[in-house]
Amino acid sequence: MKLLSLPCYCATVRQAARAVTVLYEELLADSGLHATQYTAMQVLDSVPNLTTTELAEAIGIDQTTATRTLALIRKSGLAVDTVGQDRRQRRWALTSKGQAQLRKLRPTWEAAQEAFEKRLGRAEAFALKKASYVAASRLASS
Amino acid sequence: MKLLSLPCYCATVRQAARAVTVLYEELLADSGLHATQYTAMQVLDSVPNLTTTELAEAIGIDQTTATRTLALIRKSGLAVDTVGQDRRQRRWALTSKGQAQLRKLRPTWEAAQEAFEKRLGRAEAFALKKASYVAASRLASS
DNA sequence: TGACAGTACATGCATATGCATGTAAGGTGG
DNA sequence: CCACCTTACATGCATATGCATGTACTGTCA
Repeated sequence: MKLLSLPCYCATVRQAARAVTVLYEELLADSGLHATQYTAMQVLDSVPNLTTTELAEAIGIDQTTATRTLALIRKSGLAVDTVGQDRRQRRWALTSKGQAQLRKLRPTWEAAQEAFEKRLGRAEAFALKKASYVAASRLASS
Repeated sequence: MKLLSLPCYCATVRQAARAVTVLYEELLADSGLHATQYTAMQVLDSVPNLTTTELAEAIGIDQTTATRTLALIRKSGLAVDTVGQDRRQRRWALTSKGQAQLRKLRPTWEAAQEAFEKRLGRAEAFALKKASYVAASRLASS
């Protein structure tokens, strides 16, 4: 049975997310990182010292999901959290090991990006990314 | 912190999938069904007597995920499986309770579809759905 | 300063997801 | 008919996901 084209927006976007995730995780497999973890690390690298909640909002996941994802990254020694002035907050930063890991995986990630573009065509790939971001943004403000 | 626009195709499509799922599950909450379960039921309704693996392929999920999702639907009395001629196969069908549930939820689902279109605009919404399906299809053939 | 509302993170629970693997059944070549 | 390979589904494991809720800390107002 082939993949069905479904009328439901939710079901269809989820189909795409699963398929894209499988592609990226195939390539990330050796690193031991999952897609979500890699994403969190990319964000921590470009915007250091985020709190748990800020990271969650940046990525668009629940705060409780962020807590657990960050805990896994910390357990692997790739990031650390420090208690902020407001002692309820945890501010996150990559460790040097985490930064090294990210540098090392950069070509892998780029290969995944290119593989994706190759399958879809660059324009179509970019259109999907843009539409996805717009959708996520608009829906986030509910 | 606002939702970030990320360069990663994977991260961005996942952002969208999470956001869309939250919208749909808000509306489905009373029914006790999750988005994936509702999707499976829609597919079983339109294409009866699928096997577990066929349903998985139709939706674009792993066979093992389908097994568990179908088990939940069965536990709720909304679908039943019968052993096929090939006794390894399970063929699935909605129960009358499942059909009734689906009919009852139809307006809810339509409201979710319309809410999504209202946030994005119909053209943008449709473009996202189409691009998502194309992506999922192209990637599935890996 | 002390009660209270609000905020930030953590945890219990249930489902979603996929991989590796196990088990049962079908198919095939000898 | 049997050994072997393949196929269909199930299960163990780990992470992803979000909701409800708990805990600790902050800020405010009387």
